[in-house]
Amino acid sequence: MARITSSAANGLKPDQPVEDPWNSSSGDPLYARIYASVLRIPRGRVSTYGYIARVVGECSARQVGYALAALPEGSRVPWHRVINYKGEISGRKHGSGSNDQRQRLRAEGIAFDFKGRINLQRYGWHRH
DNA sequence: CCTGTGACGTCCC
DNA sequence: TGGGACGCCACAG
Repeated sequence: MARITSSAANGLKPDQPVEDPWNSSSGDPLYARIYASVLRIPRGRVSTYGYIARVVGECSARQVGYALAALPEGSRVPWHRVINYKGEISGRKHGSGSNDQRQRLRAEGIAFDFKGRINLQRYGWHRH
C-alpha cells in the first residue's frame, strides 16, 4: 500500500530500522498505543481488530486496521495475530499480505478450519 | 473543503 | 448460516 511509504512523509529516516511504533502521520500517539496492545498478543494466539480497539479505547476497529496497514515491512509488531471478528484473515486490496499472514499463523501452530477460519474460542487472546 | 475508500463490526432478513 | 445494508472515521487526492 502507498500508506506504507508514509514514514517518508513523516520525515522519518528511511533506512532506520523500524521497531517501535511510530506515531501516526498526524503525530499523536494513538498508533503507538495500538501497536503496544498488539505486542501483548502471545505467540500462537490471535486477537481481533474490534478487541484491540476496545482495549485501546477511543478508537474504532477500522483505525486499528489503518495502524497495522501503516506498519513498515519487517516491523517487530506481530500484525499477523490480528484478524477479524469472524476469525478470518481480512482481505487486502493490494499485495499478498493475506497469504503471508496465513503462513505466519500456521507457523505458530494455529489451525484453520475447512473454511479457512480460526477458532477464536480456542486461539483468541482475551486479556488486557 | 469535499469525496472516495477501506487489514472493521453490528443488525437484519 | 450467510449475505447485504449501514455506521464509522482517518486518510489521500
